[in-house]
Amino acid sequence: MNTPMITVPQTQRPVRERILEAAEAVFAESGYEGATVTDIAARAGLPKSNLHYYFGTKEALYEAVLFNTLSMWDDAFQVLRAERDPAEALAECIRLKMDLSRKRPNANKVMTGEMLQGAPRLNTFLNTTLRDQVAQSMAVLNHWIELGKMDAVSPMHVLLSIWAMTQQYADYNPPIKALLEKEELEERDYDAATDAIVQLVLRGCGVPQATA
Amino acid sequence: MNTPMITVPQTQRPVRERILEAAEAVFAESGYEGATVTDIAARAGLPKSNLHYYFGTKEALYEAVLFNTLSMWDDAFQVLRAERDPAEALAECIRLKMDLSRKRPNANKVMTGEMLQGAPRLNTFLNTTLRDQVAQSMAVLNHWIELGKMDAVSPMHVLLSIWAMTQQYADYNPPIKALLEKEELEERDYDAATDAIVQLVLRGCGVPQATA
DNA sequence: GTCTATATTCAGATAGAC
DNA sequence: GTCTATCTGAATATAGAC
Repeated sequence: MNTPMITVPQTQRPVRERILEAAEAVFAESGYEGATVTDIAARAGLPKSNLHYYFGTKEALYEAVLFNTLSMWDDAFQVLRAERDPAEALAECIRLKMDLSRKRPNANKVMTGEMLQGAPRLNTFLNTTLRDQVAQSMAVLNHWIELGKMDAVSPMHVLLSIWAMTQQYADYNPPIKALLEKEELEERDYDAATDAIVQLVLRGCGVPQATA
Repeated sequence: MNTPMITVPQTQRPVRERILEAAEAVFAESGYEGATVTDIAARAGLPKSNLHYYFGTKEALYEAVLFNTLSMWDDAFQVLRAERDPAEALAECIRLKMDLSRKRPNANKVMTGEMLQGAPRLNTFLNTTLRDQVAQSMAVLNHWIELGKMDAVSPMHVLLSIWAMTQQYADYNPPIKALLEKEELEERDYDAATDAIVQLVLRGCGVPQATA
């Protein structure tokens, strides 16, 4: 029952992290222009002048949120490796990407908001890093196709489809909740969606699945 | 070559339409909060006080854009009718929805922006009209399944997948352009995407396709 | 119905004490 | 590093002439 004096109470975590977390939530709820530094500061429990002290401008804080988010997406697609079984690798990729929509919906929403505005702050990233990352995943799919483990589908369209179907569960939560007649989605809703997407992709690509 | 005096020049189309068109573009580019009445007025070629005269508030103008957009989405899914051939009906539905992403990207972006914010202005619609519309489409898919024309997939997840994959071509245009290394997507890019999505859905649902 | 000019509010950013 | 108080610009909305 004694609280160790050494552990740092949650309200005293590093200030930068608290600010970034609050910014992710507020930018997601209100968009870049709609979010106010005052709101973010209130959510982080700080006066707004502190945000300017740590990040300079609202824009710089926003970009910090964006690039923090980008790194998470890549992890999901990195599981697509040539030596793996296509069914297992694709299923894991879909599950990881869906987990991000479930556990970090705000991060996903902020990124979608940036895309809607033409992604002016991501131009370089999209045309360099992202392009390389996707090219690698496409090469893996092409490898599977050459080995006859997969039908001759268009790798880029398959990857984009996985991206879109999983992203929807973060961005389009309101209509999905309405269709399921629920106040909030539960874990089993995400699991059911994941299963449906996995089945659609695997069968759509002619990838044999384990029947278990 | 003579211009009939009776036709109305484009710059003098009904004022309300000009305002709505300008609003759709500006709200799409900047989001609800980021858009300014001044910008919309400039794009429509009017002083901003006129927008207040016609629509009252910025919010009312925004809602007019939203509900104008909602009606377009339903049209695409109305082609799913029980008496039709599943392959043809699903392909047409996907093509119509993709046409909207191509021809009316701004309308789609405004709607996605509203979804990101939790769709506060669409709550009633989502829980009444939309739910009924989707229930009808789901019934059609269930009918096809009972007739053995389709595998026992989850109708709701299939419909959501079509929605997501086509929506992506409006909302996520920047990364798609980057991957295709193009300044703007061309009609054949949308056609190729439509074909890929149709193939994925039909094969994923076990719907026999014409081999032509 | 259409415009100019203005009232009012609130945002991002900063100054300067502690 | 952290806070209070304040500056400055820009947004929505309106008043009122034409």
